[in-house]
Formats: sequence, structure tokens, C-alpha cells
Amino acid sequence: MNKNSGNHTMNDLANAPDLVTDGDEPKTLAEAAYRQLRRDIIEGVHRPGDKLRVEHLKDQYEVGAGTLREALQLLVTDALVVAQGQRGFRVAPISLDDFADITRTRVLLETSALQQSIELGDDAWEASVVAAFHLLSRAEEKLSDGSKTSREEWELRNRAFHEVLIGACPSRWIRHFQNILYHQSERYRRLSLFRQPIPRDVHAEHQAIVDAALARNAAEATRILSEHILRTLEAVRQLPADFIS
Amino acid sequence: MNKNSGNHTMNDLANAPDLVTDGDEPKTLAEAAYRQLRRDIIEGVHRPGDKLRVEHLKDQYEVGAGTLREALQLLVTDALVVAQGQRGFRVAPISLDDFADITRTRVLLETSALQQSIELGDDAWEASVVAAFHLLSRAEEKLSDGSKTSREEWELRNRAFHEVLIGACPSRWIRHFQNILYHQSERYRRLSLFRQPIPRDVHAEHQAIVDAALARNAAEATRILSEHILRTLEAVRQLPADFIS
DNA sequence: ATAGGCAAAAATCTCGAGAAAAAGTATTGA
DNA sequence: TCAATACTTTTTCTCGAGATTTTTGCCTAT
Repeated sequence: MNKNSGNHTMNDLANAPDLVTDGDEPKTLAEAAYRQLRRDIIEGVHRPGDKLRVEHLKDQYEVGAGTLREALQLLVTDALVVAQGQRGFRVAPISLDDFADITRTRVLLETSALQQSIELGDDAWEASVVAAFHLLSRAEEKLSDGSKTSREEWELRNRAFHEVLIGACPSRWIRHFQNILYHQSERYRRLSLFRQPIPRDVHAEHQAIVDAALARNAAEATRILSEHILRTLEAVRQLPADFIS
Repeated sequence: MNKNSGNHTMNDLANAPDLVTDGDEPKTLAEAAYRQLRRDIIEGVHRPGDKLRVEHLKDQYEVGAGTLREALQLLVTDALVVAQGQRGFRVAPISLDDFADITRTRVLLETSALQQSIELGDDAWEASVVAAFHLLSRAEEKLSDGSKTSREEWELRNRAFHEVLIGACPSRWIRHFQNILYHQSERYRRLSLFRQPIPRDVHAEHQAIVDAALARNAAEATRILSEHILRTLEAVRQLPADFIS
């Protein structure tokens, strides 16, 4: 019974569709190409600043030129690709300052969202937080084998955890922006994890956030979350300079 | 043999282009169509929820089908248009709750940006604020004739004023998001102005913001700015219910 | 009379080729 | 040797036609 999409007529807001539908399967070739491209950009297959030539990529992704063009346009929405006038597309460049900006903006949005979540969340929200935290903890245990799949699993569950935390925040716009920023920071976090495969004690940080959230201690929870997010910035800051360029 | 991606030397940051290039002239047909469409959506020519059929619109805007498709895709970035799987495009719906969400998120972002602007702004920033305020005041005087051009001029300068206010905020991301939200609220503000052509004493509010900003009184400035933005929400709230649907 | 299903129509999505623009290369002259 | 110009190549942008999918209308059966 997971074929959801049951639309209730009353109360459009709660079940209003997200600004970017990202959960379902891709229903069009353009969207499929978009997802592959997004993955490849985040994974670093296409490096920051690289030119994305339609003629070359259309063969690689097995779609027509116009279709690939649309996929690139979708990536512009996520700010993973920049389009310049009559000069084609490029992978969005990265820089330390940009990451600092992303991180601080994330803190601003995510703390506000968490505050509202704590204020408004019901039992179901608490349950989803505990569940997501459990899944993340399990993924952390398996992370020690260093395999690629386990890290991907951890990435997925880490994201799910952060999403669920602010899941009771009623603002679709904050969640939308937060979503974009999370994708962005994923590119940087990849660099950090590559260098520092076993991160700092992130488990304890998550635990502390969960405890404060369930205790409805918004001030404490947002404080820890802020430090948690900002710590990633510090980790990237300590990378060799030539990693980012 | 992939080569390279010639990276430029440093200093990319200061002159980094905005996330959405909006100032220049449109350099491509798709972008031209995008701007016309955006204007028409904000102006209400295409009403919220309307279906946007490519076959009809391509004649109206005098471009090919693929080109119009790209224009629509660009509008998805601004969240003025929603694309559903294999079922084409629609003008993004509006609702009171959505506007409340937009407004509150705007307050969150814009106050944070203003705070940083006040903290970091230099003499040139102060000058630009005073200049923008002056232009806006002049536009307000001419607003009494009720002509369409004068209201458009006011819209333009009001936007410029709010942009300049947070112009010294170094965060490109906050400015980017704020930009999107401003476009969104423009749709709603149009409804409000239509009903209430001579708005409340918005001049005094702007004046108070400028005074507090130049006095480097961040707490006061952000407080007034918050109330200022929220007041628009109240104005729309008092519209007849059937205005929004 | 209503519900279900089949068929026609409309709309979307996709592709490849042609026109416009940018980038790269070679040539010429000081 | 260097700079400026003209030419060639590459790439982007645009268009119209064909293939799929969705929607609409009609018909039949219970």
C-alpha cells in the first residue's frame, strides 16, 4: 500500500505538493537525464567549472539535444549548473566563500524550521524523528567498512534525518530552499568525507539534537543544530587549499 | 583525455555573477519569451491554475515549441509555473496560506540580510539607500494619477529600494532566495493594490527604515521592516475571499 | 440512467537538421 | 616577434515533424 497520492479534498495545504517533486520515479526522459546529471555533478564526475557541451553529453546520456537541454535547464533551478547567455552551460563553480555562505544560510533556515517543528510537531512527528535517527545510527555502524554503498546509504539517511527533523515545519518555502542548499552542501561534504573518511563524533551530535527536540527544548536544539552544521564548514576549511578550485 | 577546465586565478568571488542574471538584455529568444511570460503571469494575464498549452502559446509569443518549452522551464525556477510529469505546465496556484508562508519567509531572510547590511555597509551603501529612497518617494508622488505606468514605475523603484537596502549583505544565497520571494509576493501585492489603490502610509514606514538603517540601529530597522512586510499580508487578508482562487 | 470501456482527438514529449553565434586557427604585415 | 584580420571549425540555438501519452467523446451493457 505504498501507492499513495491519495488526495484528500479538504485542507489542500497540508498535502500540497512540494515545490520540486523529487520522490517519484522520473516520468520523462528529460527528468531521468536530469537526475543522472545531478548525481554525476554531485559525485564530481563533472567537475566544478567544467563546460557541459550538449553535443557530447547527448550521446553519453542517450537522449536528443533538446531533451538534454531541458535537463540542464532543470539543473539551473538547483543552481548546480549556470547558463550564460549564448555561451552554453557550465557546472557551477565552488569556493570556500560560497560554502561558507551556503552553510550560514542553511543555519538560518534550518534553525527557524526546527524551532517551528518543535513547537508544532505532534506524536507522529516525534515517532518519525526517532525512526530516522535509528536508521541513521545503523548506517553509521556499517560505515566503517568504507564501501561506497554504505557511504551512499549514510548520505541518504543523513539527509532523511535532517528532513524529518524539520518535517513539522509548515513552511513549504523554507523546506524548498533548505532542500536546494542541502544539495549544494552535498558537493562540499563529499570532499570532506573523501579526506576524512571517519568523521568526528557525529553520532553524539545527532543524539543530542534528538534529545533536545523531544524534550521540546527549542533553544537548546537549535543551538546544537547550528554548531552541528557549522562544524562541517570547519572540516572543509581544513582541507588543502587546492582541493577547491 | 580530458583536459582541463582552465581555472582562472583568484578573485572570482568578489565579481561573482548573481545566481540569476536578470539585469542585462535578453540574449536569446527563450529568455525573451521567459520575461514576457513572467510579466504576463505576474500581471494576471495568465491566471493562477491556468493550463499553459505549448501549442497555443508558441503562436502568441512567436517562438518555436521547443523554445517556449525552455521559457516555461525557466519559470519553474521562479516557482511561477509548475510542471507535472507528462501533463504539461500550469501557472502556480495561489492561496492565502501560501502568501502567509511567502511573507514570513521573506521576513526571516530580509531581516537577516538587513542586519548584515547595517553591520557591513559602507558610505557607498548609505548613499545608494538614500538615492533609492529618494527615487521611490518621487514615484509615490506621481502615484496619485492612477495611471498604469506610474504604478509600474513605483513597483520598479519599490523593488530597487528593498534590493539596495540589503545590498551590503554579502550572502548571494539570501539575496537569491529573497529575489524569488519578491517576485512571488508581487503577484499578491497586485491584488491588494487593485482593491486599495492608495495604500496606507507606506512612505513613513520607508522613511523610518532608512533613518534606523543610517543610524546603524539594526534592532530598530529590522523591527520596522518586519512590520512593514507583514502589513502587506494583512492587506491581502482583508480582501474578499473570492479574490484568491 | 449510470458505469465501464473503446476509439478519436488533443497535447505533450522527443528527435534530428538547419541557422546564428562563438571559439579557435592560420595568415599577413609591421 | 607580435598584433590584427580573415577564415575555418565548433557549439549553441531554433524550428518543424513524428512518436507517446493523456484527455475527451461516444457507445454499449447492466
